[in-house]
Order: sequence, then structure tokens, then C-alpha cells
Amino acid sequence: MPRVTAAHETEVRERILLAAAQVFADSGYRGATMQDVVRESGLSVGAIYSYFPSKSDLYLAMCDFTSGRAMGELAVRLTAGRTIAERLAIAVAFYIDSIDTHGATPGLAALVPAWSEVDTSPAVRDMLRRRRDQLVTAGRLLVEEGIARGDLPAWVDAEVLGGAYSALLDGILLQRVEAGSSWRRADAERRARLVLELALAAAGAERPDVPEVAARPWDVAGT
Amino acid sequence: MPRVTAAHETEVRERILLAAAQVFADSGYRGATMQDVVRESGLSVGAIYSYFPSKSDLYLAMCDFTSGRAMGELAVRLTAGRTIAERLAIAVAFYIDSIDTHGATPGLAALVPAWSEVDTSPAVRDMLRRRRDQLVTAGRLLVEEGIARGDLPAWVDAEVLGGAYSALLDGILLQRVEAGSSWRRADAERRARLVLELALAAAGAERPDVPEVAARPWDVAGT
DNA sequence: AAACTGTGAGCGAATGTTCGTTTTGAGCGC
DNA sequence: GCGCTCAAAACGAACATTCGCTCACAGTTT
Repeated sequence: MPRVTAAHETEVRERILLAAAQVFADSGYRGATMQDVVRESGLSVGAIYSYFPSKSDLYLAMCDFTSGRAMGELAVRLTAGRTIAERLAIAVAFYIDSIDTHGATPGLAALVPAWSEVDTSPAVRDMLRRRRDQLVTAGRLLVEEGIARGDLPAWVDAEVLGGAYSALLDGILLQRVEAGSSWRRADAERRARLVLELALAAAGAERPDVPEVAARPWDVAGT
Repeated sequence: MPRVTAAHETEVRERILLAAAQVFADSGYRGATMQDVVRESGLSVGAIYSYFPSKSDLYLAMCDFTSGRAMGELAVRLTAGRTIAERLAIAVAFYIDSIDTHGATPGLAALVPAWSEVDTSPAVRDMLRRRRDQLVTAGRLLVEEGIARGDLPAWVDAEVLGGAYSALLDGILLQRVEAGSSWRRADAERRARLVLELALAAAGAERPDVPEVAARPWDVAGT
């Protein structure tokens, strides 16, 4: 059944990508089978292989699609923020929203298997690095603005804080995955917002002295 | 060869667990084969199956072993800290150390595959939850002490900050995995310590006002 | 009829696990 | 000391199953 329109092609592509996001989030990369994707998408094996050359290509495309969508939507939502505190709060709330699948929007949970496949293919690592760059850059820009306006301490390195925040949010993604059905969105938001509050509260203060601790390769105690 | 000694049994068990940690960290849970564990441990298939009834049991035992060891060693190291800032810095530095494998000590990177297997078996979820409880509790106790001594703001909820910190550290674990050989330990430590500095700097300040942002299930903008 | 998308049975490779066989060394009689 | 014995421990070829992927064909539109 040839649907010659280009619109149809992207429609089917997305249908496959959405099914893949669901399935990979549920069972991991290796755990998910192409049959699962077939079942979830309602298409056939052959159809899927005519859109994506291999399972790993499908997975990578799904990851780019999923995180790309989220970054785009984040940019849109940030325009609604007036103060810097508001913008930061929007970014946090949005990231937490985007962890789960909502209707036609695949959730970031589908990215989790990527971290265990990093040593398997360089393409996976590249994909994660691209994503990290985007997150850190977005964070850095917000922080720089906060510093310029005096809402954040002048002694923080914007790049470092951006990196820390992207780690915090990814950690919350892991907590969401491990919590399963007992997940409470409000708890996660409280955790992420608390760090925001600490940063804003520290605006007027001096940089405190945190002792250096030498890296020490573990002289195991006990068995 | 009947090695009646119980010592020999735990010795072989650990040998298998260490090999498993290496292999699972490299290839993920499904990606790693029992043959890989056989090769890495220098034992045989049958030997391994006489110590662990199945691949998933081996994986779970390895996770408990790995994170249990780390928690034990953390408790030991914390006793060296005098001030609260020093103890917090020790905890952070130690977690970052324990991400990588050092000699006989398996690195936490072997835990990463667990998050993609959470929906596969309840035992994996339980294991991760146990670990999270320990981390959050350890963090909460440190924070409570910090508040009591006036080093941390009185308005922070210790449980929430503990949860946030465990998320931050797990996020750094992910960053380490995705960075691969371009990983710089110092960068990670800077990120984790910056959040510590913010918390300590906020000690004297009022709780700032961070606007509420309503959860909003994504009205997708553009394809 | 021509063109092209979608189908799904089946192939070959690889994996987790079993189980019959081989090797080891502690205990024991001397 | 010494060698014999035998259960325990280690081994690894073989099995059933599963998965990613191909390809010959059917169905639909223009």
C-alpha cells in the first residue's frame, strides 16, 4: 500500500519511534526484542526494517528523537519565565515532567539503557555526549544570567553548576525508574528545588571553606 | 578436590563476583555472557553454576557485594572527619573514588545495568531500593548534624537534601560512564563540591522564594 | 500494469543452563 | 611419612531456546 506522501513516511517513523521508546524503557536495550516493537507499533518486522536498518540504529534514532523533543519543548517553556528563579524552576519542573511518557511524548526513561551500552558502540557514547553538552550548556546559560543579575553567588563557575545540575536531574531520573509505581513526583521536585533554593540563598554569602580530601584508592577494610 | 575450608568457598565466590563486576560493567546485564564471566574468572561454567544458581542471581549478588563494600568503607572513612564540612567532603570524595574499579575493589559502574532491568525482575528493584535507603539515610544523618551545628540552613529538610545528594552522585556516576576515557575525576569532584559549598554558604540566609510551577503534561510544540 | 509499501515464515548465530565426566587433595590405615 | 580412597569440586560439550534479520510474495494506490 504505497502512501506516496512524505507526510506518511514521518508519521510511520514516529509511530515506530514511539513504540520503541515504550519497549526499550520497559525492558532495556537487549531485553527488548524486535518482536516487542512489532507488537507495540502494530506494524510488521519487515516494515520496521525498511525504516531503520538495525535494532541499534532504531535505538539511537529513538534516543535522539526523545531527547531532542524535550530540549525543544524546554526552550519554548523557558520563554514564559520572568525572573531567573522562575526560569530555573520551570526548567526543573519540565525535566521532571519529561521523565515519564505522556500520550504522544516518549519519556526520558527510554534513555536509561544507553548508559549500559556505552562500551558496546561508540555511537551510543556520542549520543549521550551530545545530550550532555546540550544540558550543560542550557544550564550554564541560565546560571550565567543568574550571576549577572546577582541572584546567584558570583563565585560559582557556571559551567560547573550546570554540570552538577544535569547530574542531579539524571540522578532523579534513576530514582524515578527504581521507584516504579511508588514514585511520587512531588518528592522529586522537592529534591531538585531544594538545591535551587540553596543556590539562591547563597547569593549574598562568601564562598565557604570545604576541606580538600585526597583521592584515595581504597585500602579495603574487612572482606 | 574437597576444600572443606569455608575460607576457600568465600575466596572463590569473591573471585567470581569480581569477575562478574568487571564483565557486567563492560557489557551490561544482557550484553555480558556467562562465557565472559568464565573467561574473566579463569574458572569454568560448571564451577560458576555451582556457586550461583543463575545469571540473574549472580548479578544481584554482585550488586549487593559491590555496594555493600562501599557503604562499609564509607562508614570507616567518615570517622576521620572532624568538622561537618570535612565529613561531607569525605563522603563526596569517597563516592567518586568508588565509581571506578581499583584493584580488588569492584567499581559502582557495574550497578548501571540494574536500572534498565528494573522492570524485568522485582529482585532488582528491591536491591536498588535497599541501596537508595542506605544512601539517603547516610546523607540525612550527616545533614541533620550539620543543621544542629548551624553549618547548614535550619530550613532544609534533611531527608530531602539527602535524597538530592544521592541523586547528584548517581548522576555523576552516569557522567563517568558516558565520558569513558576522557573522564576527569577532578571535574566531577568540583561539581559535587560546589553543591556542598552552596549548602554551607546558605547557612545564614533566609529561605528564598522559588515560584511554584504547575506540572504540565506537555502539549508538544512542533513535530 | 507499474510501482512500491507492508508481510511474516524461516534462517543462522548465539545464549543460558544442564549433566555426565574428570581432577583434586584431605583423611586414614599403616 | 606414605599411598590409597572417594566424595567434593571443577570441567565443558551438548541442548533447547531465542533473537536479529532476510526475502519472496501479497496488497494497494496511481
